[in-house]
Amino acid sequence: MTATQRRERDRRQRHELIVRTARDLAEAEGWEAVTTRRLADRVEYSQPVLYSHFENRDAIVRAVALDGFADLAIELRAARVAASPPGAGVRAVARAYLDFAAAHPALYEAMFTLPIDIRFASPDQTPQPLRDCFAQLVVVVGSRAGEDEPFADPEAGLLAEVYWSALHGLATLTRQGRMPADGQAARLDLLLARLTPPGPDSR
Amino acid sequence: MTATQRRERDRRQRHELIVRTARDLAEAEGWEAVTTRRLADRVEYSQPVLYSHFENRDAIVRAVALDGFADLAIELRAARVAASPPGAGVRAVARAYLDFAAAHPALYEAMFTLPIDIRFASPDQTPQPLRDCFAQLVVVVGSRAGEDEPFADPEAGLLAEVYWSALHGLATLTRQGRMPADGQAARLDLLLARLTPPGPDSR
DNA sequence: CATAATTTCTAGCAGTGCTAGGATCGACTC
DNA sequence: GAGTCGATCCTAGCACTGCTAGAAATTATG
Repeated sequence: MTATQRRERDRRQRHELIVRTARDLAEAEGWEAVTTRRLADRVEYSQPVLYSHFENRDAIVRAVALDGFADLAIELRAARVAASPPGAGVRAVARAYLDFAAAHPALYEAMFTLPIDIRFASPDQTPQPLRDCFAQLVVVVGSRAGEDEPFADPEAGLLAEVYWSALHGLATLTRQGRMPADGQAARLDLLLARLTPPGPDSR
Repeated sequence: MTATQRRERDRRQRHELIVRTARDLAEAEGWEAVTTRRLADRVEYSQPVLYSHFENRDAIVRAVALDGFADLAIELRAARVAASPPGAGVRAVARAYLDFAAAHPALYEAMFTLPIDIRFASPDQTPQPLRDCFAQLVVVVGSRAGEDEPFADPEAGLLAEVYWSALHGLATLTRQGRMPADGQAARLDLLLARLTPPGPDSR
């Protein structure tokens, strides 16, 4: 029985290797360079082994995207809990989001612009890492003093969606040169100041 | 001389036909269905004639996108001047933007997500229709009572960029199912209320 | 060691963007 | 009008893509 166990472990390792290699290749040369042949070359197997792990090329992109959501969730949570005054959580999370998008453009592209087949905002079909990402936003815009009560503000879900849209817009438009990259900090400041003003009513 | 004139006119008409057909085909079956063969079939010419009009496939997408910017500029301007209280211009333009994105998803994709090679935000290299689009936003967020003074508010440019990002995020995330489509009106209301509050200081 | 089962690769299909070369058509000259 | 020339167009093909059937090689089993 240890033989089949070893084979399953090898298969899992090779699975990871493919995803990792696809991600690296995409980050280095763009997603259009991630062809099945080139990817097979890099992992030192022939093309058909890719199809023994993934249904098609899109499934590989999807796997990379899912990894990305897990990474993003970790970074957003870290930024939130590390925010020195808890009220600064929104800014910290927003900055972490933009930094993530800028640091891993191809990964971000897989997560948010390429046609992967993932249910978003579905209570039972949306993968956990994806829900975790959104939850960080909801928590941080919902309860600005207290924490860990996801829906302290009934408008929190809506506001989180608006925040997400704005951040996504900033990230994508600057990435592909549709907006100058240098004003980004000022734009974020303006967005934060108006969407969640730190006014006298600190709730 | 009338012979060459006629030929040039025919060439222009065929140019328009190609762009129009590419746009229709993309809107009907998505951009990945716009192959040079299928496009050539639809315009009832062979593939190489496409390349006598455009350098490559990307140039066709770019031409469609440029048409789209012209269309969008017209609709944004129309929405702005038709806004009954001039202060409602922001809402009118924002709604027109989202309506445009929802009504022509493939066109919007060409304009804002596909890799076309267009200089944005460059004073001398950015095509006019593109600048017109952005100008509508700047005017409407800058001077909320008076009009036609593009930079009444020095922050207008920045605020317009933030608006644009948020609208673009809303449009793209809802389009490819990354965000439920039904809350869109509520999200727009929230965005407008916070980004340009109609507060007592109506400037 | 021989057989069976599994894994892997070679070779190929249909389709892609793009292009070189020859065929076809129009216009101008004698 | 016949013949030449030049612009226009199409056929055929290249290298590449995602994907797969069937042969080859490798591994486990009796």
